This record gives sequence, structure tokens and C-alpha cells, in this order.
Amino acid sequence: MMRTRVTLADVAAIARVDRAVVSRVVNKDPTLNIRPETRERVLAAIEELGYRPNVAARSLRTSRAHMFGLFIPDFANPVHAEIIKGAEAEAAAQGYVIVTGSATGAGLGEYMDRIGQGRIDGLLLAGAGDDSSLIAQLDRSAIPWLMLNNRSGSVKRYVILDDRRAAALAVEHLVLLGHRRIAHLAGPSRSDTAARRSAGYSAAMGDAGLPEGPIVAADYTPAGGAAAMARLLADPEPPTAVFVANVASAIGAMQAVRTAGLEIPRDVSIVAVHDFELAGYLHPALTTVRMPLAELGRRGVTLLGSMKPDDTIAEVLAGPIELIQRGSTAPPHR
Amino acid sequence: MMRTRVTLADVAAIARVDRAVVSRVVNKDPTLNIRPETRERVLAAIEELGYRPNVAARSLRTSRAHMFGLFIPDFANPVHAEIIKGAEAEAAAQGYVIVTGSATGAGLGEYMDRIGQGRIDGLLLAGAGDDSSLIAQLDRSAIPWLMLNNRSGSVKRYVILDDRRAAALAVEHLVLLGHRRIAHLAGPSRSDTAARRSAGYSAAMGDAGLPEGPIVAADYTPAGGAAAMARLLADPEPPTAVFVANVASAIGAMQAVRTAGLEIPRDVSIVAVHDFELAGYLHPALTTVRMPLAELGRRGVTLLGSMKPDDTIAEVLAGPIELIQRGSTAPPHR
DNA sequence: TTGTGACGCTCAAACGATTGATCTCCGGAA
DNA sequence: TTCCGGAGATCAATCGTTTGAGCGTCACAA
Repeated sequence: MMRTRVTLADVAAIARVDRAVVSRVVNKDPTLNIRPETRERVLAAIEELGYRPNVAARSLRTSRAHMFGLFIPDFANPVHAEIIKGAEAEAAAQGYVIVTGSATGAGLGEYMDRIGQGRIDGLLLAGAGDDSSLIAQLDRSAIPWLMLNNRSGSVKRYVILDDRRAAALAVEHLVLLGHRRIAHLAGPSRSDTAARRSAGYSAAMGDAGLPEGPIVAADYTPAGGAAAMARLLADPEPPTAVFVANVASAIGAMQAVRTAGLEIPRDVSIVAVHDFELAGYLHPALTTVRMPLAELGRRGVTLLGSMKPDDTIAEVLAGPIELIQRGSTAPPHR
Repeated sequence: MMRTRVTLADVAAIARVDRAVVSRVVNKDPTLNIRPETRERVLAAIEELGYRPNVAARSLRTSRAHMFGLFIPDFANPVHAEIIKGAEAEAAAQGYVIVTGSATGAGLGEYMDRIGQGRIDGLLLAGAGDDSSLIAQLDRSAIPWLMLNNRSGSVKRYVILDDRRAAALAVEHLVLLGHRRIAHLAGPSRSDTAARRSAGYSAAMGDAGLPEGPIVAADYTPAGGAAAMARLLADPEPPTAVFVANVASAIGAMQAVRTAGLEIPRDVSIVAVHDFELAGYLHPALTTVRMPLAELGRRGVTLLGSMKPDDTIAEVLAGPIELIQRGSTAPPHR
């Protein structure tokens, strides 16, 4: 059962060639001149022994690890799951593998320590906060890195989505349905995505000639959303529709509406940013704005792969942003 | 900005000691006899240069990668997210890092190829199906591996949860509420967890002296759950309660109940296996059985760390399994 | 006959860290 | 004076691959 490990040298011995030949065959070195029959012998030996290159040795020699790091706030968030999926797919296409870490396991600093030097060829930070001392440490580490979906602090390499447009799309939808008192359940004030979504809300309200309704902030959790929505509904003249910056908050918000004895969408319409599978199974099904999260992960990996040390990257990902209309939005009742 | 990489030799030069000393200081080698002032010099040099050991070199020499692999079917599934969290936390405690892969990115075979040899010290398979040729390949690879939450095929190393007891707990809850026609919306027939949950259902029904109600199988998705529930409700004498093997199916099932014009829990009570945050925010909030998923991931990593090549591991994880009573279960109406 | 070049390999020096073995002092004991 | 032992290092082989340089043979042209 316990297999003793197979090295290049073993393969070379069986195939009766030099180790260098085996290496070049394995790596499909185009400069290699080899007789077809020799190549055959090598391939047969590899097959027979079940040889697989030792990653540590290769990576020591070439100083490329064929591995990317991906740090996210939380695995349990479906938004991050989408990003991981995209990143993984693109990495796989490049023959790379992803080493994940999350803020729930331990902080970014600890993660970087465990990563050590030379383990990854690049690092993706998906909304990992904005600890500027860690950013400085990252810059010292000679690892190319990139922020996804976040431009916190003075970061000069990031890819974000067009949250502004997503927000505007959501608000326009509500306006088109005939709503005029449209409140905004925003994200945490220090959050970059929240700020951009709020900007989109304001812009769209302005374009529609409507006064900005009440705006309340909440963190991106159901509990936060519920509390914030409760405040909105306590208004003597409550909004007929609410644009929620985040789908997790929206789920809490829906609960708050029910708790208040009101009905969605008859009394309040709700639309939220980011689509996820369960949204279609809520009661009522939640109208959302779908953003290309997987594409974001994919694009991040692509950029990492081709990044030069001092590149500046400030990209708003082009990609479909669409309103998924479901049951939580309808024309105002009154 | 671009930092040239710092090696042991650089540190040794600055600290005016041999490389061996630096290595032993870094690794806190207990056999090292060193003057405090020398140690100081070394530590100062490390600090000054920002030295971090090269993982590839270390791992080539020691043949330990300080990395575990974790393969899961899908990142978007909150059940797997919990497992990852636990695994990550335990790995971090051991100074290890986790390299994840999912079936949505590419298959296990491709993942193993990209992993190569010597990159990971062990592999956790969380419900990754039962392709026996891959299992054989794994066994050839000399990597300790372990299945989580799954005992498919003839696998001889696994940790599972007590799904049987979880199912029984759910059914007992329904029985206690007074239900007598309790149907079972089971998981896919080839699934190991599904089989164990079904066994728990049967046992509990038997213990209660109740006839096993209709049993329908569905895959672990909302769509599958909805279709299966529709079939159950089409019965001339439909069940007053349904034990659903999985929370994703349960969400679909709830929708099917509404579609049929019925109400939960008045017309049908629903209880499902596995708790997740959103369950409390559904309408009605879903009664679930919480299982120690994070603990499962944690335990998997612990076992990997101490596993010998030919160990057999067949463990049913001890840990709290509890019913989380919410709004989807109530005494039968009729 | 000598030179040239291509073909098909082989040589050997890295990459950076680890670790068992060895070496040099120096003080104290015999 | 010689020997011993221990403290405090140093030496050098090794892990498995990669890759630029080199080497022998043969065909062919001059």
C-alpha cells in the first residue's frame, strides 16, 4: 500500500536515458530533439512507475509554485463562493491550484505567515478589509497581489464590479414600477461596495427626479438587515419600496416586514444586489441584480498570471449585470 | 517595491554565523547550544531583512509540505462551507494551510494532477463521490487520505456524522407533536448520507409503532426537493409531516407546499437535516437538526496529521446533534 | 581529407534549507 | 603537562528538478 516515491532518476534508469531527457519530455520542452522511440520509452516508464514530478523540487528550481492564494472573509457567504468558483476554474485552466484562507480561520497576517515564501505565485484578496499595515507587509513580500471587489485604502491594484450600475438598475426597476418613495438599506459605511451601491442609488434617484428617501446602514447580515428595515418601517410615512445593498441583509429585511405585519410586495417592494440560488425559493422569491461574480474571480486569476511587479491595475469588470425579476417587487399598492 | 528574495545565507552573512545556526534558530531546534547574544544577532538579522523561509526548499529537504488538500463537491453549499471552516481552523492551529478544490472546477483526477507529488501531506475528501478508479489512484499516490461524511464503496478510512441519530431525532420530534402520517423525502439513492438518514427514519418510525409513510428520493437541490414534495402532496391522503433528508431539498419542498396552496406548518410540518444561518430567516423559519459539521472538518485534519500509511479509520464523530425548533413544525391540524 | 552542422543525447551546477557529523576552543582534573 | 568533556559553533551531503553548455557521431559539401 505505502508506495515509495518515484523520482525522475528512477524513470531515467528504466527508460535508459538521462534525467535531463525525462525532464524535457515531461515538460514538453520544444527545444528537445528526440527520437520517437526514445520518447516512447520515457513515456512508458513514466506510466509504468506512475511518476509524478515533485512539486517542491520543481518549484525550488524554477521559483514558480503553480499556486495562487485566495483570501476571503468567509466561506459561508454565497457571494464569495461564486468568486472562488470562478478563480478555481481559471486557475485550473492554467494548471494552477488555489490555496484558500479565510478571516474566520485566522487573520490575513497569520495566513501569510503560514504561506511562507515561495509557496504562491500571487494572492487574491476578496474583500479582506483594509488593514494598512498588512498591505504594507504584502508589498514587502514580493508576491503579486490584487484586490477583488474592493478598493480599500490606497490600494493600487484591484478589479471591481460595476456596483454603481447594479444599484441604478435596481432603482430604475422600482421607478418603472411606479414607486416614488424608495428607501435605501445600505451596507456598512466603511465598505467600498456599499459606498458604490449608495452612489448608484443616489444617481438613479436623481435621474428619476425623485427625492432620496431615508437611507439606513446595516452590515451585510440578516440580523443587520432586519434591524435596519424595522427602522425604515417605523417611519410615519414608510417607503413603498426599498433598495437593499446586499442579499443577506435583504433576507433579514424580509423577515422584518413580516414581523411588522406587512406583506411583500403589496406593502413594500424589495430588490437586492447579488443573486444566489436560494433567492428564487424564498417567499416571496426575491428580485435581485445578478452580477458576474465568478467572472470576477476568473479575471483576478488571469491578471495575477500576467502581472508585472509594479503594475497598476484599476479595472471595472465588464460583464453582464442583469435584473432578475421575481416576486418581491410589484407596483405600489396605494 | 520589488523585493529581491532573502535567503538563509543572507541572514547568516549579516549575523556572522553559519547557515546551520540560522536554520536551527528559526526552527527552535532544542539540541542547539547557542549563546544568547548570538541568537540575538540572528533574530535581529532575520527581522532586519524580513527573512521568511522558502517553503519549497524546506519541503524538498524535509518532505513535508505543511499543507493539506481538501476536495469538496461545491463551494456554494453551506454544508461544505462549514466543513471547510473547521478544517481551516484546525489546520491553522497546526501551522498548516489548506489547498481546496471542488468538483465544479474540475474533477478530482484533474485536481490530483495539478497537486502533483509532494505538495500536500494529506487529503480530505468531503463527499466527493465514489469513483473507484480514482480511489485506486489515490492509494497509489502515497498520500494519506480520508473521507469526510461519506463511506462510499469500499473505503476504509472515513469519519462520518451520526446521520442515523439526526434523522431519528427529527422523526421523534414529529411524533411527539402528534404526527402519525410522516413521509420521508430522502436523498439520492446512491448517497451514503441519504441511506443513513433513511435508516434513522425507519428505525424511529418503527420505535414509535408507526407505519413508514411514503418515501420519495430527490437529489440534494431545491429543484429536486420541490418535485419530490409535489409527488408526496399528490397522494390522496397526504402526510401531515415530512422528514426531509437535506436542507436544500427542504427549501424546494417548502415552495412546493405553497404552490399546492397549502400552508406550513398548518397543513404540513417540515423538518430537515443540517442547520444553516438562513434557515431561521425563511418563511416560516425552518426546523432543522444541527450537526457538528465544522467539528467534522476539524477532526479530519487532526486525523490526517497523525495517520499512519495503513491505518484503518472508521469513526462516527461524537458531538452534539440537536434539534433546532423553528416555525415549520407544529401539531397536526386535523 | 577536412570542416560544418545537425541530431540526439549527456553533464553538472544550481535552487535554499536541513541535519548528522565534526571541529575548535577553553577550563578543569589527574 | 596531558587528557577530557562540553559549549558553541561549522562542514558538507542531501532532497528532486531544471537547463545552459558540451560532446560524440554521422552525412554531406568543399
